[in-house]
Amino acid sequence: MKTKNKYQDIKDYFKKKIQTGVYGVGSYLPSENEIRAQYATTRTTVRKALDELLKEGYIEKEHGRGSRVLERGKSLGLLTLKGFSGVTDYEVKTRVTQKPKLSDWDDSIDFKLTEEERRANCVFFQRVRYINKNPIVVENNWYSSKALELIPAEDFVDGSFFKTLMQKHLIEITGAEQKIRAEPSSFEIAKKLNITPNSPILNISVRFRTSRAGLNLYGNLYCNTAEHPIGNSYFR
Amino acid sequence: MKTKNKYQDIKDYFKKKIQTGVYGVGSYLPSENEIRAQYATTRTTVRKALDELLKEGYIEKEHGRGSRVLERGKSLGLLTLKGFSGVTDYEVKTRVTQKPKLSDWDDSIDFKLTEEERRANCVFFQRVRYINKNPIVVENNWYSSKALELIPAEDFVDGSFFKTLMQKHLIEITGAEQKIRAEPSSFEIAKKLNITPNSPILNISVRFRTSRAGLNLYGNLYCNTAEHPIGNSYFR
DNA sequence: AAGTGGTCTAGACCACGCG
DNA sequence: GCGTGGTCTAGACCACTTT
Repeated sequence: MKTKNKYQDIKDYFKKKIQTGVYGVGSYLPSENEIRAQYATTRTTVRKALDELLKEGYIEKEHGRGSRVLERGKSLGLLTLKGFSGVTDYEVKTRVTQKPKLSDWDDSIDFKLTEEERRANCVFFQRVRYINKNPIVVENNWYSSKALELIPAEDFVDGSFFKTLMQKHLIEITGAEQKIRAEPSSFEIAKKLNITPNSPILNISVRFRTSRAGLNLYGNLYCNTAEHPIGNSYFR
Repeated sequence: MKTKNKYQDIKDYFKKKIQTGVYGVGSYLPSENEIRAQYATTRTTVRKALDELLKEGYIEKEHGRGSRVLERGKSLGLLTLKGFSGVTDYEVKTRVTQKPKLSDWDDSIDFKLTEEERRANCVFFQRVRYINKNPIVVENNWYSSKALELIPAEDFVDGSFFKTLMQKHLIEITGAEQKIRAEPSSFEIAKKLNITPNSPILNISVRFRTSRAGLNLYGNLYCNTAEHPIGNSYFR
């Protein structure tokens, strides 16, 4: 294969095994010494590989125990990724209100599409997130039908689109841009969120870039923050 | 000193030199070999130290050239830190509308204060940020008067409170939590932002944790996002 | 050609977790 | 006591940038 850098090979090998679930969340990778033996190298090189997995949030290291696989291979500090999974005190549910279907691009996407995307159709789907049985977020998603097949809602891993991409298609999120604004809620959104039209609502537009060439994921979230502000935190 | 880990010593040494401007933005650190000689150690250890400075955003490395000091010692993916500095297309100005003064804690802070903070007074100040001469953000800030002296507005480095903390007091931001919501604008804020009361406004509450024991910085931002959404991006 | 960072080897000793 | 990860040494060779 590539075999350019030994540490890259080791890193890629374990990253893939983690993404595909061969090493599940909470399980331990082989010890540094075992990996060293398998790859006929030194611990320095093995550690370089593991350091990168650590930095990227795939594993954590426990002195005296080993390297444990972490939840979610990714921890971009993004509202859209971290937002509601952190709210563990509440009962959070997701309902797919529009199953993935072929569609035209929507004007509400406020990023500039690429040439290829504009020439293609897109796949659209909509989900509503509930906290304690109250609808809190309406989330619209789009992606180019040329870059990725239509994935039926039934195939979502644990109901998560991102997990599906990672585990079944080995596609990673490599970056994202988002725009946030406060705006009056439209009729349509107000109805879905059980609020009065024109009351203030938080709108997040996001574009995820992925490891698959030509594939961007576009999202538009409408959040009722009256009861539940969007929270996130950052540490180093 | 501590001298527990050699790589920590090296890292701390250069971090401090960067923070205090001894190594200015754009300048180069000594080569790995020079550092190795000065500290009577090996390149492996020197590289470990530099790797951490790299990871924390203090330097970038250029193969064949050296390690260059980067802008902003920190790059938490925080709206409040990155938000408006990124908007380079526009003319951005900051006006201090309330110079730092001793005050009581305000109810609009929606984080739970520590015992020590509650027992002390606080320092309060307010700034308004303009884009193209239009007021866009009102920013309130508080911190415990017991944890840090009152810093007069005239002493702000480049008008920035954070730069002042870092360069003059060697205080680092070690983490932050924020809560974001959309809400109707109050009379008071609407007046300062030249908008009609009750129109939707973006509110960001933030608590910064710092390297100084007992010192947290609290912020409350009110943003008119009608023309300028808050944007940020994340890459790996 | 000389200097810089990037990768790698082959060891060593220490600190932590667990049985 | 044993296996784990954490730190460190003393080299080597390669790739890149500059002079």
